[in-house]
Amino acid sequence: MTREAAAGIRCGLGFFQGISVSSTPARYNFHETEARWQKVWNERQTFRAVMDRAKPKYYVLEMFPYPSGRIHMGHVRNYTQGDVIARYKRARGFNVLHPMGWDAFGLPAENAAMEKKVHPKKWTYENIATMKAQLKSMGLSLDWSRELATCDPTYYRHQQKMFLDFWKAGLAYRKEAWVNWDPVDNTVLANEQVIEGKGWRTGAPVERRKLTQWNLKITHFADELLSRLDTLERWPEKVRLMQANWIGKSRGARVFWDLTDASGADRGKLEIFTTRPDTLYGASFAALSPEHPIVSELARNDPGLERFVAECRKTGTAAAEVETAEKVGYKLPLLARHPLIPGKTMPVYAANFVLMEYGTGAIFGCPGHDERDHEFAAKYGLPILAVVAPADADPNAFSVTDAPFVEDGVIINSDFLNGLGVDDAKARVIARLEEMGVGKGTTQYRLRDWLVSRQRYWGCPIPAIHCEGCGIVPVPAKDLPVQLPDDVTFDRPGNPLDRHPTWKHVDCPKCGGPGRRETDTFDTFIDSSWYFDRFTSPGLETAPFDREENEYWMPVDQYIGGVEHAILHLLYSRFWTRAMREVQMTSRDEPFDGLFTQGMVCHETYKSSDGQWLLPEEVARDGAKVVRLSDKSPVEVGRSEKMSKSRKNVVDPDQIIRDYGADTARWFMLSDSPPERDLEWTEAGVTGAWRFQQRLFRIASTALEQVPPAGTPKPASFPDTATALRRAAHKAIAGVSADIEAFHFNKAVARLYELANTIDSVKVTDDATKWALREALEVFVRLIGPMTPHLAEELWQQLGHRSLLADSPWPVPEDALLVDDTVTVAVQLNGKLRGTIALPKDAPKDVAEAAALVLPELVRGLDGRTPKRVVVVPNRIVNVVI
RNA sequence: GCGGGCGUGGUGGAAUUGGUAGACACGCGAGAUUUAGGUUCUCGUGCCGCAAGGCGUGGGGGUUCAAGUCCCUCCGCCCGCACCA
Repeated sequence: MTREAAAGIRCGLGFFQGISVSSTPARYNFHETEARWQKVWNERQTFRAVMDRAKPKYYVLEMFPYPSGRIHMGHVRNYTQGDVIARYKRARGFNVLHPMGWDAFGLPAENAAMEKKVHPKKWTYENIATMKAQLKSMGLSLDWSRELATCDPTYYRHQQKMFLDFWKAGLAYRKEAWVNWDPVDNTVLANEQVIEGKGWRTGAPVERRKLTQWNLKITHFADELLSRLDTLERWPEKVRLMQANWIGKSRGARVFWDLTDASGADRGKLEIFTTRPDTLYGASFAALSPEHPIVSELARNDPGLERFVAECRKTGTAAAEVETAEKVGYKLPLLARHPLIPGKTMPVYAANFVLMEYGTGAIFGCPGHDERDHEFAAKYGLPILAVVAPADADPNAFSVTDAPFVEDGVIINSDFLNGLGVDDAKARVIARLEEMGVGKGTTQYRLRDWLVSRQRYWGCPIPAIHCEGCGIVPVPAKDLPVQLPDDVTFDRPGNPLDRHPTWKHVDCPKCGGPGRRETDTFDTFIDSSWYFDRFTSPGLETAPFDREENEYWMPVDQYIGGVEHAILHLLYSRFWTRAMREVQMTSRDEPFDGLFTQGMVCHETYKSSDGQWLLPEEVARDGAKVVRLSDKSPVEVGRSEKMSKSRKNVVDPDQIIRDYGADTARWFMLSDSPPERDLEWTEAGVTGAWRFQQRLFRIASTALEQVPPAGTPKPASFPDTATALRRAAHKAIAGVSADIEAFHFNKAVARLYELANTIDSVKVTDDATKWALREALEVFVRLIGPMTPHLAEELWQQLGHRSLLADSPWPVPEDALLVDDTVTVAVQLNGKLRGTIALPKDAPKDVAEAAALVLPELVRGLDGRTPKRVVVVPNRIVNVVI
């Protein structure tokens, strides 16, 4: 139909003129058109970005995809939004960088290797090829010359080098610690990757293991990562809050307690952390984590304690378990001396509710003013002392019985603190502890260092060598990259690198003796912590990036992706940038200036009568009911949820693009739902978007018959209908521009519908109106350019332009056309609408009042009564009060 | 439990600073053309009422000439964190 369509366009003017009722306008052939423009953009390298200091730069980036096999609707939504911004900024005169790459390391490739007997590398690169073709079919304005894949040694060699630099700078270290072990993926996980006690990928409850692992010192930047959040003004408040909570800064004190055994012999010191040093006089016990070194030591000679510790380890950390788990303790053969009350000692327990990871792994218990301590004290019959009383309570009579008092109040029963408020008491007691040398004020963070070792094959090798004599030795820079071996087997669980016959056996770079390569690989979140920097100089061999290029393009001006990365990827990237700053690779603090988190793409779910999930294409509406296509059996329709393979509520983007075209898919993604909210994918919505594309083509084709050629001089004056059309067009420019800037794509779409309706309904009578019609059409085509670029480019050509729309500037509205000279003013009686009146813009108040008072609807409502008062808001409202 | 968000027609959603609630779209209803390639066009469409009019933004209360918008209170849903001392 290529030839027919072209012919239809050429002779269209004559063909459609004086349309006989029976003629059907040619349909818009999106297949042919979309492919044609994609080819043109590609051949002309339209979207290739080149550093140019004469122009302001704009770096638009969408979170790069994991090459899982095929793109999904979430990608389509994400990349459509980014493309609107990229094309818009380009038209606004910015030098736009809009690159794409692949987050290509990760476990699914190894799982595929095990299940399908295909090498992870082959699987990954085949997926990349498929997905690249899919992305290309969307018509995105990407600079493909900068494409990268994180599994490429030319990428990860720089990552290894940076790691060595960080190591040298003290930002990377090995530590033995209790770690989260995912029993399904057979690897450790970072804290951020444990969601409600379960592995982020597998959903399997994590186990606790004690292992020596690589860590990156993210806590070194804890305070800065927190305080700089305030300056990220173009980030969603929600994400900043989530990061702040994750970092979890609290002010408090570390307090040292002397330990003795029953006979009073010295047994060392116990360090605890508390945010409530003001309640120190209410202490009645101390409790240690079952993983605390003191407990481990005692357990060696105490089988009962050993059993208790083992029992605690079994209890998961999942929310449900934690809530129901009873607080239990094991009394240790120790006593703790109160640091402020001479002669006072208290019992010491190992307790299941004390976490080794937070603070010092030890607490003092104050049952009067802490829920958990209260529960524990009640169970073990420990004293409950009241040391804070409500401001209005009698300090001599106040006591705590059934429930702890956790609110603000006045300190009682606490020696020199009595009568103080909680905050004052904290300051005073910290000062006293410091004077006495038994404690100090500190800041505690919830954030823990980033554990980056993974016991997996398909990841970036950690460039380190174990030597019996020299310990752990860095791989010399000249030997980088440490490449993954290709010849590996996946016939058994575990890390293939570990059992490779030769790979790990190397000489120690220091002593030349026999050494062993580190067989752990990096967490793939490292790969994605700097890829945006690499995009600024993708081919460079000598360094991760060229400093000059990097400083021109970075930071990312607009980053777009899912909110699920609010903590993980976004926090790690902020850390990595600071680590690079620490080793003088950059002077920047923050990688992402603006962040937008898009909502998910959802769809109804369908279940057959036998409980099987069904694909949307397997069901159909039959009147009010939904039935299975194969046998017409009834289908249970579930609520709309995020598209997922497990629930089968997925729609394949490829099929949509094939059936309706990329522009339709893009248009629908932008319509209706605000981009930050979830979008419900519906068949009706897609066909609606499709019909609009067809209608636009028809409107434009019809209008084209009437408009003067491009470049026709602007008439000296316009009749009212033409001015109205011009106003509509110029208001649309201003409105759509503001909407795109503010990420209100759904509103921009609504405005474009309005302009289309206006253009469609205009009656052309004279040359001036014809000129205005061309103007409106040109405006329209340019405004839809970022959203439906193929259709826009096609219509742009039909309007007689030789240049590409993609290279054309954004239209500029005429200020005079943005304001109306008459306004509709609402007339109210006691705040209730009675009618409207038309007034000249900025009419004086008395004119407005006079006009309102003769409005028949108002007169009827007044019913002869005299107004008490008339409120006039110019250009808006006249409210008559009786 | 802590932190945050949201609640508007049959549906998705509009509504700068308090100033005509429901833009735009879907759906639905009526009509017209064509009758089939996923048609197109016109009109209507918050609720009650024949109408005048009344009632309407989760419920209740308040401030104001005027409240979806501000304040108080209650209810519901969603997200994040969670035995963090």
